[in-house]
Amino acid sequence: MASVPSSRRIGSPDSETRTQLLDAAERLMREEGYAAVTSRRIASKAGRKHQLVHYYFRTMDDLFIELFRRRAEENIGRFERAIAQDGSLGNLWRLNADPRGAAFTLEFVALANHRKALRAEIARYAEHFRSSQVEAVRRALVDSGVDEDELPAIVALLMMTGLAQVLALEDTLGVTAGHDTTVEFVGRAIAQLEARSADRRESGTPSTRDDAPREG
Amino acid sequence: MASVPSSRRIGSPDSETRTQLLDAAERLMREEGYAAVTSRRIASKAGRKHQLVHYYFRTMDDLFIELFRRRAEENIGRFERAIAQDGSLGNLWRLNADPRGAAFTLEFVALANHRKALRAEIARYAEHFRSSQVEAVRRALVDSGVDEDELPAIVALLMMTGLAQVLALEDTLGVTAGHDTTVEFVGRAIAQLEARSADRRESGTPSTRDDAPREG
DNA sequence: GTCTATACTTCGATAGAC
DNA sequence: GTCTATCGAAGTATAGAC
Repeated sequence: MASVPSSRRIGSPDSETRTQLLDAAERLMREEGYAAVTSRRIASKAGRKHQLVHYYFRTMDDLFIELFRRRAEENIGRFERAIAQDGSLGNLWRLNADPRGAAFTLEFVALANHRKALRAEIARYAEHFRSSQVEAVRRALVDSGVDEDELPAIVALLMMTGLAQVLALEDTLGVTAGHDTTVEFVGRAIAQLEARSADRRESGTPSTRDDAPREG
Repeated sequence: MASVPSSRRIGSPDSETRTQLLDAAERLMREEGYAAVTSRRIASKAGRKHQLVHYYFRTMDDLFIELFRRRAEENIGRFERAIAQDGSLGNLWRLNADPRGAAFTLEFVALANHRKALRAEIARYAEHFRSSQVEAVRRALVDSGVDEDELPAIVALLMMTGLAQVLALEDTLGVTAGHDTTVEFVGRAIAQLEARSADRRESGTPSTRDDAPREG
C-alpha cells in the first residue's frame, strides 16, 4: 500500500498527449470492455509507442483512476447544471435514462471488482452522486405533492437508476423486448405526477421549492 | 467462426476433474472478477497443472461458455420450480432480489463485451429467461386483479430486475444508504397487491391460477 | 516529450511422454 | 487422465538516448 516513491519521470497532467491517451483508453473501454484497455492498445490507438503510456501514468491503476475521475466529475457537473435549470421529475428521468451513463457505470463496477484502488474511488463518487440526486428527487416529489410515505425519494431514485441500468445492459446484448412499453409507461407515470404539481400551483398552494431544501 | 477442427484430445464432459476446474473458475470469477479467470489460476486453485485446463476446454471461450451455461440452466430450473410452487408476486420478488444472481449477471455482461462467443449465448439465455419470467409476472398480476394497463407485466418485471441489480451492484461497493427503506417499500407495495388478490378470492371471483397454469 | 532497448511476468495453446 | 516441456504473444514497467 505505502507505494515506494520510484524516481521515474512522470509527464505533466496538462499535456495534450496525455489527454489523447485517456481519450483512446475511454474509447477502448466502451467498445471492447475494460480488459482491452492495455498500455499497448491505448498507445496503438493514439498512434504512439506503448512506453509513453507509462511515462504519463506511473501504473495502470493510476490511469484507470484518472479515466474514471474525469468522466465522473464531468457527469456530476452536467447533472447539477441540468437540474438547476429544470429540476422536474421528467428531466431527472431523462438524465438518468441516458444509456451512456449506465454502460459506463457497469463497466467500472466490474473493473472495481479486481482493481482495489478503483473501488474506493468509485464508492466515494457513488455516494456523492447519490446524495446529490436524492435531494433533487425529493424536491421534485414535494413539488408534485407526493408525500414521502407515498413514495420515498430514495425509492423513486433507485427505481429510476435500476430501470435505466437494466435497459442499458439489455441494449448492449441486443435484447430490447418491452423496452418501449416500459419507457412509455414511466413517461406517463411522471406526466401524471407533474400534472398534480400543476394543479397544486393553480389552486394557489405554494411550491415547497422556496422554503426547505436544507441538507447537503 | 468456422473453427478448424484441431486434432487435440479433449476430456470427457462428465469428468469429475472437469467439474472441479469449473468450480474453481466460478469461485475466481465471483471473488476477483473475470480477469482473474485464467487457465493458470484455475489450475492452481484446483491443485492441478494449467495444461489440464486446456485438455478439458479447447479454448478459454469454451470454458466461459460452459461456466455460464451450467449456472444459467441451474438458475432457470430453480426459478421455474419455485414459481410452480408459489407464483405470487412476493415470491417472484424474493427470487429476483437474490443478490447472487445480479452479481453473476453483471460480471458476465461485462465479459460479453469482449468475448463475442459469449455474447450470443448470454443474449439467448436472457431472452428465454425474460419470457419465462414475464409470463409468471403476468399471471401473478392478473391474480391480484391488476389490469395490464395499470401496470404491464414487462414493466413490473423490469422494475424488479433493475431494482435488484442496483441494490446488488451498490452492495459490492459498500454503498447501502436507503436500501432498507427501498426493500421495505417494495415489500409493502406487493403485500397491498396481494391483499387485493385475497379480497377477490373471498368475494367469490375465481382465481385465474386454477385454469391456466400450464407449463412444464 | 518521445523514442529504443530491454527485463520480467503471465497468458493461451500444443506436442508428446507416461 | 495427467504430467513435462516448450512456444509465441502480450502485458507492465524501467533505464537511458535523443
